[in-house]
Amino acid sequence: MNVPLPRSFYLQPTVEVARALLGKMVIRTVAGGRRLTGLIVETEAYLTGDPASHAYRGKTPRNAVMFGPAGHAYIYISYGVHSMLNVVTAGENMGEAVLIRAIEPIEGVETIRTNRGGIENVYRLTNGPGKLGQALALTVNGENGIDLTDPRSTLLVTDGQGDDHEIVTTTRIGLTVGVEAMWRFYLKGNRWVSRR
DNA sequence: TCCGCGATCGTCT
DNA sequence: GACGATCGCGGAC
Repeated sequence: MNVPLPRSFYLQPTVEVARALLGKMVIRTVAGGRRLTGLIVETEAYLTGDPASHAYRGKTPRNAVMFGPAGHAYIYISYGVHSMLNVVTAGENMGEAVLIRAIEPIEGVETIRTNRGGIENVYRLTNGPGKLGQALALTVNGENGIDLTDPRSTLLVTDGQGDDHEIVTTTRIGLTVGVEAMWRFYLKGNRWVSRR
């Protein structure tokens, strides 16, 4: 039930990983052993040579995890407040990753709601990268660099609901620099997608 | 529903 | 010293 996706999954081309992650399951274990889970419904790919990528100007203390082995979580702080969840792809020193932008909450919804400050509208709990980081209680100090393929990790990615869904492909969101490539993917019609 | 703006702080210039 | 891979609020329509 809890078998993580193998490291080979993350060694596919990064754009393929971004597409293939849709419909997969994120499993987060928090205090008291409570499970918070959700389906990945929106992703973005960040590739080598992309000016919008944190890895563009080379390896630094912040982005070091991006240059490590595939299948680990790269978490960073955005705008001084939000913790953003990425999965590292490609070979070591490539500096490629996929940003998880939104999930559909499945298990632990009440804990997720508490983490999000008690927001009532279930569709606004995890429909954005900063929101899902807060919902799953992810922090740079705690979860950056964690191995998503290790069953003992408090953050895992496993198989989800299968591949019987339609995928929409668009340009990425929120960038002020960089090429406008079609590197954003989301599940058509899903209510937790951040923007349509 | 949409648009504009301020919050907030680690990171790199 | 400036800048975000964002969010939530307030006001307009």
